[in-house]
Amino acid sequence: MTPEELSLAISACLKDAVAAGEIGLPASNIPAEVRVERPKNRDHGDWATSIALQLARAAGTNPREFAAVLGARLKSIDGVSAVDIAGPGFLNITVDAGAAGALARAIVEAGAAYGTNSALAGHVVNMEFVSANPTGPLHIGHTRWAALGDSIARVLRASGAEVTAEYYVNDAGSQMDVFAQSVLSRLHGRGVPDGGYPGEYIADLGHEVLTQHPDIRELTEVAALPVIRGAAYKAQLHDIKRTLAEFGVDFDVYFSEQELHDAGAIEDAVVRLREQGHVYDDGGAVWLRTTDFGDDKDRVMVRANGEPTYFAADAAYYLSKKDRGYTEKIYLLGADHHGYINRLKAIAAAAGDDPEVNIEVLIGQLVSVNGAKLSKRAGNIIELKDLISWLGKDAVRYSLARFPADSPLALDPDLLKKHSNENPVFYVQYAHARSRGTARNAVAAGVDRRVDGKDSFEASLLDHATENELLSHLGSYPSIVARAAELREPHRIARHLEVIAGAYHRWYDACRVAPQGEEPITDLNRTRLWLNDATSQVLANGLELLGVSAPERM
RNA sequence: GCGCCCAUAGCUCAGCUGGAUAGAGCGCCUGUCUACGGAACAGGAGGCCGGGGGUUCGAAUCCCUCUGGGCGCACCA
Repeated sequence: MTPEELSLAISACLKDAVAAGEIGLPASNIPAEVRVERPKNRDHGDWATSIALQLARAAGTNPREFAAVLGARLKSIDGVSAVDIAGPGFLNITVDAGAAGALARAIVEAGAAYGTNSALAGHVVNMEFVSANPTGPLHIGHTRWAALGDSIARVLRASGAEVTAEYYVNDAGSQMDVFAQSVLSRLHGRGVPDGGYPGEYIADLGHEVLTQHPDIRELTEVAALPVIRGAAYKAQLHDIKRTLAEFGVDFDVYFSEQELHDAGAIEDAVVRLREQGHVYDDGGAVWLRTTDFGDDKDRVMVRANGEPTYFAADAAYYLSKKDRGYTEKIYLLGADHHGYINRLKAIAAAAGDDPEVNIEVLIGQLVSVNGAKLSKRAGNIIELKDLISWLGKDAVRYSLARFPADSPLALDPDLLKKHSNENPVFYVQYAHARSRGTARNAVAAGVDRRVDGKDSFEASLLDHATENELLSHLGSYPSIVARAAELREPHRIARHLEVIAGAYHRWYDACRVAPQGEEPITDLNRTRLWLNDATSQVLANGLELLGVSAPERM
């Protein structure tokens, strides 16, 4: 029995009790679902609900009385073996081993689909993240959203949403000129120009340009700059894509800002927003009245000199997402961009969208790394590709994914570097590897989940305390995934995997799967193999959502 | 000045849209191995949940305020 099934059954009992007049609760006060929780104290049963405490007042009674009436009905739920009223009115529910154990087979049969749901079916989501300027390599500042963004996309898909992961390439604007100028300067053996990009990678890009255009240094600056700009940009973007691939992050779309300009989308955006009545002219510039929608000042779209601003491109980009049919546009930004929330929402509102529904801006606090080596190549910043080769993709991704985005995070690379259980990723990965090893061992000893073409599974045999514990955490997994999707918080999954891993290790310690020595193979061995394999499956499913591998061996 | 985020064990951090005795890992101390892989398990020490008010059956969680940190407030991109 999963907590969802139990929850539904309790809801039904509540409705029946109200219908029968046992509880004087107005229909409007009946909740859509009654949540059950895992009690911290095992003496409090397998599941508990505080529904009586919440509703007693509305029902005109006291919580214990409410609990007594509802509890009497809960006892008749199939699979429930005991219902107790505790403290101020908690209902503690105990499930019989057979009902709890049945979950093990259900998980194995569901396979990779276990934990998916359809809560977000019909949602067409555009998620934009990373979007680092193509003027340098990805570095520590981009890693958090690369890991977390990719994970959120996976989690939303697991909840049934249709998700497009998108990278906005800022390939227009003055930083590209500075970039080209920096490469040119290095090509001629000069240093970093004033305000230009430092770092050895600029020289590397120069060499790259030189192999493609051997005579580049013979050209005048005016002739050379556009060539350099194009070639260096291409090489740098390629480098970024390769690093993301190494990191296990796949974007569906790389969206070029330059193409917005070339297609006249910026001018179109000004026209369209003007038609909506939100654009005005002042001081020679063209403004969007974002203050109508909660921004603290209006924003310039076209400067007095006729040049469009970056903000205008943002507006055009938003309209592009809208035109491409995305009902929800999610932006993942660093904390240094939190001032953008209001203006982005204002763009959505000005475009006729609902800023509460059609746009969502998530802010990630910055990540620092204690005592990390700086990259001379990239100009004394920490490169993502160095971080990956140094600590490993799995360790970096897991470390970033197990914390919520809204708290500042300090990574300790010396600790992550150690391949020991000081790093939680190894604890979880080891639990998976161990369960696979256990399965190999059991199968080698002749244990099979099926006998004579039929499943050999006797759920009631899974009655050990550690089995009850493990099953309940496996049963909670789908609701954790659903909640992670709803809140865009993949760390909930990582934390839950750690709980499952702990429960697995304790079970492993207490209950053997394979027979020992010359012992005969029994239903108990076979049934435990189902539970073992169910655990492997849930750990693998969860790690997949985090973009972390689930090794067969370590 | 205005705005956003944060404050929980020695350290890094969880705390499930208000619930029962506030948790995990690491670090420290003590145990468990003729081992289905010990990269494991069991136990212990260690907390006025930054301070002060409020809301209610009940607050780490919600509201107000103070303190102490991080970040942002362009006709830059």
